Amino acid sequence: MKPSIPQGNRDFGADKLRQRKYITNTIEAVFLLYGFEPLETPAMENLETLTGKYGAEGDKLIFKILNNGLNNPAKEQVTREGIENILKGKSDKNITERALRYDLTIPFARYVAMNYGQLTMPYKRYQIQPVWRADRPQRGRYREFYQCDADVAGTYSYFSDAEFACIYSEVFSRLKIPVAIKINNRKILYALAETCGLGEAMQSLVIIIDKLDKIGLKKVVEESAALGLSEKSIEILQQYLMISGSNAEKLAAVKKLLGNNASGMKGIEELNEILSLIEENFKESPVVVDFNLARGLNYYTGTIYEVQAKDVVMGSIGGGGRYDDLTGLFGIPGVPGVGISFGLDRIYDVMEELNLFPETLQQGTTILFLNMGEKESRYAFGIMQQCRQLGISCELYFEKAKLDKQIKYALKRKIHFGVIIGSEEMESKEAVLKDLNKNSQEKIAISRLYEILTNHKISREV
RNA sequence: GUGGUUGUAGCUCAGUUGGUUAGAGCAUCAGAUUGUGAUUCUGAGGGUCGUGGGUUCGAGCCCCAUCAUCCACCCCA
Repeated sequence: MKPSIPQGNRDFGADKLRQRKYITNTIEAVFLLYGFEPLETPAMENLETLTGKYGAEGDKLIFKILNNGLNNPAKEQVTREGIENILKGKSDKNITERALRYDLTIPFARYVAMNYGQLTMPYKRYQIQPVWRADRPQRGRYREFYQCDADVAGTYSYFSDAEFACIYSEVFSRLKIPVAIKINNRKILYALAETCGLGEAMQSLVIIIDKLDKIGLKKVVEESAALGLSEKSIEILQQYLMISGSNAEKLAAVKKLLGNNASGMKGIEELNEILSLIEENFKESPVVVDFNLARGLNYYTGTIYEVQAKDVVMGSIGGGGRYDDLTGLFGIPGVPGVGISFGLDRIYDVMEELNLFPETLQQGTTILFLNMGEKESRYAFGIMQQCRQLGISCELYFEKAKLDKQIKYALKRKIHFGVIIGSEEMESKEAVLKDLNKNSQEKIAISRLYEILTNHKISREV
């Protein structure tokens, strides 16, 4: 049998993993800096926990898990009926009742609802785990990918909304990725929908507006007209879509357009408040007001965020927002939440394309002890164990081979030093320490070897 | 889910209107060189041409299906 892995899934070798860990370590460090604590949830959730949370399209993309024991003769009748339901496009508990998680927000909501009594509110957690979507893979889209989420449950404070913008800003500046952090407020979009006479049908308008960048103003107007908007409404929509300028200018313009609407006023007020918090603390704020930012997920109620990498063609590399009824669907009403997500895999792709990974990431083991023969390598093994006691990562070339080959092996493995202890050095209690990066070497006493390597280790840790 | 692209050695790729035994570079291994990363030279191994069918005297090449890849749509991180 020829080995293979399922479509849209990937293995990660050492080089890539070191780069990925660099990204997640950076994100995690910032999450911790802002006072979030870790959480992990299972790869699978009960199917009913997930369905209906991501819209009709989202439901189709949930990876479902087939129940075991479908061939049980005692259950043949219900199984057959279940299959019938599946064929009709319905879900059936007798066939599938579990699914792989689709994002980290809903499992978080589920966790908060299940542990509401025990959690200290506001509860701030971060979570870095893979999620799965049955999408067709393409550029920047995978079937298994990592999200790095931070959310807070149990506070209406705009400090938290503002903090998430700061987290985005901090992380991307540490990673040296140029980004635009877009911010908007759902209440403003709701006001627009209301003013256009749509009210409850807001979701369809939201999806159209979201596509502005891609399909252009003309198409957006066309599609909105198809929703049944009056001419006057379309006029308002066009004015709305064309709002531009600085953040302050945009806010002023939208106030003029939708300031009479109660929801609109509230949204503008929130946005103003959050923005002032951010701008007072960043000289050059990467946060940009974008009223055309919509986001498809329908649980958002206030602030929404999306992060776009500059100079690269790539979908959003992060997104999030406020949802004022986080746990309502799980029986605990009145718990607000805000949160953001980083798309690790897309961030990776962007950094790869812009060549932003530091080269120092690819440093392997510190030392390779070269094999100089049977007696010599036995001796070297002992020295090596001493080094390991000192916390220095090292390995011994197991086989007796030509030095040429051993050195090439070390270079490929990105090992920093080679140590040669042949019969001569054994006699004199010395070693040849070879810096493979610099292509230089010196003969030193074994005791000195420990000293040099310990210093080297400390300098790398700083 | 819809549409398109590509698939030949470990890697990157040639391969003529369908015609003998499918090639190159790099990499690997062995030797020139039994204590040192380069260069050079010599030699070797490695392919059921993604998989399964079909057309044909004959298929890497044409047809169908299937799997994977990349890309666009939908949607999204």
